[in-house]
Amino acid sequence: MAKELKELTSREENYAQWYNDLVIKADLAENSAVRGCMVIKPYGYAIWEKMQRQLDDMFKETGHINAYFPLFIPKSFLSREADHVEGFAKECAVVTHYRLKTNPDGTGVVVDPEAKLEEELIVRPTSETIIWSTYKNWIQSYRDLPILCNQWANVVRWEMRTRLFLRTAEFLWQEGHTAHATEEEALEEARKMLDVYADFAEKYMAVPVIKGIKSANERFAGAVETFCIEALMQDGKSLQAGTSHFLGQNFAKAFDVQFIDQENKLQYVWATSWGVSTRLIGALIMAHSDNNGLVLPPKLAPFQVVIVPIYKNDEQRNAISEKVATIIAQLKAIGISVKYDDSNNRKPGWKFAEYELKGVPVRLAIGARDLENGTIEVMRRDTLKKETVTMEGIELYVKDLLEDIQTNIYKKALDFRTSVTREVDSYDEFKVEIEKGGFLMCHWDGTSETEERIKQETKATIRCIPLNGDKTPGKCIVTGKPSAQRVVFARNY
RNA sequence: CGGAGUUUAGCGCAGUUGGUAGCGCGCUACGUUCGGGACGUAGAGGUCGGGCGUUCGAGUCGCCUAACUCCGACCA
Repeated sequence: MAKELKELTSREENYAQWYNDLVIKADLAENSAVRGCMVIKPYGYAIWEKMQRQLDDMFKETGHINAYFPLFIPKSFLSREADHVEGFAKECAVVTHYRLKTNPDGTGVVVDPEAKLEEELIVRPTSETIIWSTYKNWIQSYRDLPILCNQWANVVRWEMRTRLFLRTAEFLWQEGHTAHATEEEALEEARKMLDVYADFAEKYMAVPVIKGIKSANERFAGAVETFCIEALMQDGKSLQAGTSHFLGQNFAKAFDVQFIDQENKLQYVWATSWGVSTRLIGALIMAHSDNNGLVLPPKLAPFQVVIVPIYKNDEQRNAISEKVATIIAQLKAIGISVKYDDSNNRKPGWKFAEYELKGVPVRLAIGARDLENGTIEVMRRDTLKKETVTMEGIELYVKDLLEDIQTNIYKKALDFRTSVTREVDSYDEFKVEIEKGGFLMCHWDGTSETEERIKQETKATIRCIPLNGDKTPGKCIVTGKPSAQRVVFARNY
């Protein structure tokens, strides 16, 4: 068994610190010179690229196309939709000038006061406004609908307190923005994309999620209905992993986007928007990793297999490398990504620890002894179990193993979630149970006041009203008023 | 935006009553090693976060300032 890393804080000791340590030590990201902004390092970005590629394929399969809208949004656009501006105004970066000049005393540069913008520009916190001001020109008739656009972009939300991947001032995401002729179609779109996100989370990230509807308190500013997927982290806190909004006609009305329907009548367009961000990487880390480092699902690992040679001299090293070249070819031929680390400046033991820290799903170790016996040592990252197998057919063995790891870490996460999800029927019990973390399934009277009170008193919020599952009515745990179904309460990120 | 803490070599840290800066890791070279974070020898690497002050003399004392981390409030 691997010994635990000295430098990595253990999860039990301090979960938040464990997460911070892991992000840095696994080389995923680091803090930058700009407060609240992060540098996503190559290994971390490789995970994002894998996510991007998969999601992009899924968007294309569901009929969407990519486009790009500007980073800057005229200030006046943001005030067009009252709820929307309310939601974002406090955290917007504003561009006021367009030019610098050399400081008169020769020390660096200053903002040129002559170069003040007539209308200030907002660095997008999200793109609904710029997009709907554009869609106005794209839409005249029902024949122009639907519009199913997505964009991959960065956005800026000036957060007071930030954490790598989980909450940063600038982050990467995709935002889908669709326009529809009917309410039903837009609602169906919002639901469809929620399903896409849930599929992605469960099948690729191996993170089980609850699909649900946000309460009014948690709803996106400007949306009629916000759908979400909620994931449970190992410390018992919930993390919103993706959202899909049914925007109704709010933005169409704000930007006067109307179309002529088949009866030659003018109607406002129906809208959706949906997004996931680099925050998913935070979810990935917190869902699976352990005290030895990252545990990555094979489907998103930058490389799925690492091969470490064990040799005493150049002669052995060459002999091993020759054999490894064959194995690499066999693995690649069936679509398995592999890294061969034959660097001479680290010993095998060091490499073992390093690749465990980085969460590589499978490690193959091969030494002179293996060459003689026709064997190879295989270790799986999720359980840290080692075994020695014959080299013959190793690629198929690894293929099965990768699938098994993908399934196993999903199951592990699901079992954990099941074990900390429980029904609670009294507020007294709730106050005790919420301290233990996990999802509490409770009846709620449906009012913002009750939710707000629970939040103030326990720091827990309604993560969502689940779409699937038990729909048995009951009584609110706080007020005793009727409740249509249990909702998910948790503390959250 | 409030409370606390930190800032000294690439990283992690020590530095006593104020006397001119050190340890571990890493890095470079050579050698021995290599099946779970190897070892030896020889090196390189510092405007002590920044500014002002006290002093013959400041990493150390005082004031100001900045950044970062954690805890709150706010939020994807």
